[in-house]
Amino acid sequence: MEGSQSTEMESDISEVLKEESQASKKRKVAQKTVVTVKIETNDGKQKSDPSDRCSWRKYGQKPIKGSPYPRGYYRCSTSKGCSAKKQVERCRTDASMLIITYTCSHNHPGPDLATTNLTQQAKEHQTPLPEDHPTTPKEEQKQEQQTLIKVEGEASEDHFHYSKSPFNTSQDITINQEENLDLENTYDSPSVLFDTEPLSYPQLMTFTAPKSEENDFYDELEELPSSSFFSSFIMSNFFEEMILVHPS
DNA sequence: CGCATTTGACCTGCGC
DNA sequence: GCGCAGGTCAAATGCG
Repeated sequence: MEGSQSTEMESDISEVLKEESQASKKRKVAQKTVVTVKIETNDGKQKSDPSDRCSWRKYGQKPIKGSPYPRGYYRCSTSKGCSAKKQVERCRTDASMLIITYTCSHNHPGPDLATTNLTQQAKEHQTPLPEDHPTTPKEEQKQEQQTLIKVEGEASEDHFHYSKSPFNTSQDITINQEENLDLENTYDSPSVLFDTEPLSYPQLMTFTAPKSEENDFYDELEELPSSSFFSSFIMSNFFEEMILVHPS
């Protein structure tokens, strides 16, 4: 099934890349949103943000030069034609930090995050979501994990300094958006967006949670799921910072 | 039975 | 032009 899918996907990507490549031909030109999340050691109850109903399917993993941890490649499986992708890797300097890079945007209408989020949240709090770790039960032991993305820096000024400033000096959480956010098809879910966030992480936040991932990168690296802003508010266990980094 | 994950190979792009 | 690294695809395997 992937055969035909690939074709479609390629087309999709091609288009996206094409547009993005206009600026440069580099393959990494596609609009990328980098989010750095801190991995907290949880009881192991929740691994990924349930709020994120977007499912991510892992399609590859590669060791990155210069980094002791491999990078995992995920593609949005919510919709067949969705070209949204994300790369998850651990920070080489801080193993407790996860660097998630989102590429492309979803082309499918996102579920009502606002509605679903709330609903799901309620459920999640009470029961472990099925999507939590749907796949690899073996990894349930992985305790470290979960991180929520906090959207509003002001919300927790206590611990974080969200700086709207572009460059992040902090290693906590960083959102790096490359290219001008020309998200062609980003989710239009303003409701989920944070009011403070003007533009930027629209897509990113919309889909930040991989649902199924627990495979640890090899033996020490575990993937991190993602997070949703909504949940983050609720779960204050984790902290996260998002800084908009200007591409320059 | 179907879907997701895992792993190796292949392809593309970039730097030297 | 060659080599290296990153990124993606495709087949196999495992689990639900």
